[in-house]
Amino acid sequence: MSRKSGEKIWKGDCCPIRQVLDRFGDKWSILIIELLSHEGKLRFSEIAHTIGDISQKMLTVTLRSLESDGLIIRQFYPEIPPRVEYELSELGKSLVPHIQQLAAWGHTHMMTILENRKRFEEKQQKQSKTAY
Amino acid sequence: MSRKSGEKIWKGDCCPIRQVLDRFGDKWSILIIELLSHEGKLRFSEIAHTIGDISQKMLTVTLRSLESDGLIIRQFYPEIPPRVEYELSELGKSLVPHIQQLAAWGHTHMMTILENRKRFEEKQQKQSKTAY
DNA sequence: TACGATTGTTACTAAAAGGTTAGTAAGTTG
DNA sequence: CAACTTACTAACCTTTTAGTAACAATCGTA
Repeated sequence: MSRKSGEKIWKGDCCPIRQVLDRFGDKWSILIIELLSHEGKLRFSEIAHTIGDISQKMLTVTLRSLESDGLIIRQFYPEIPPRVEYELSELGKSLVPHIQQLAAWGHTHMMTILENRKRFEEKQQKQSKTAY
Repeated sequence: MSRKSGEKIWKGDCCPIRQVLDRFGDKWSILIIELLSHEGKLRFSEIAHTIGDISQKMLTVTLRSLESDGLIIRQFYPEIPPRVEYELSELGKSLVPHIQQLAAWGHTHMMTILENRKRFEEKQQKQSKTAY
């Protein structure tokens, strides 16, 4: 039953959901894209400061991988001291509205989720008291 | 400059993007939500089989946390052997269109991303040959 | 008695992600 | 000459995440 949707979609590397998760499921990529979409061009240290709790290493790694995938553009100015500016590419910009929709959903429903979570915990505790 | 957007948004736990990432940035949650949105009610073993490469443990853990947050509903039938059916709650259903948008974006652009990535690697290799 | 079926749990282990620290280039300032 | 700057890189370490394997519960069946 329900063979119509073709099953293979969910397996392995051809599943588009997995591709997106593999690329953007990390801790910082989407946050940086959203930040750049708000602020336009930003320097390395500006991003670091605005996010606050990202390590230099993770900022470097994340920016490099975003650049490698063509989602951001890196402008290097060989001055002393060096200056680097990052901004979204067109491809990166095309992702922004979808991220914002997701963020809006989170903004709307995250409170409910946290309440549900708390209620679930309480229910579990009650059950473990009465179960034996 | 550019103080207008209020900076604090990006820091700590109040950032809605971080909340969403914390909840859905894992490997399986979104995949299971999408699967349930396609197939409706599914049993534990049906989910396991359809996804293919998820371990029993991760399926249990992921389903439990989705249930705890009120995104899916778990129907337990105390038969022998036991039977459990999972389906999306209204809250879970409300997330589906946003996931599908993101998946559609991935479907459209992932090829470009992979090409960019390949081109970037080649460029890096050339540079490391000529840089000295 | 042992097995199979279904949905789990628990303990252990491997791998990935992320953080910390130190160091680099190269000119400017004190 | 030493300190300072920016944007890194490299080595190392810790934490988190995910996978494997074994076992639990329970009744019908062979």
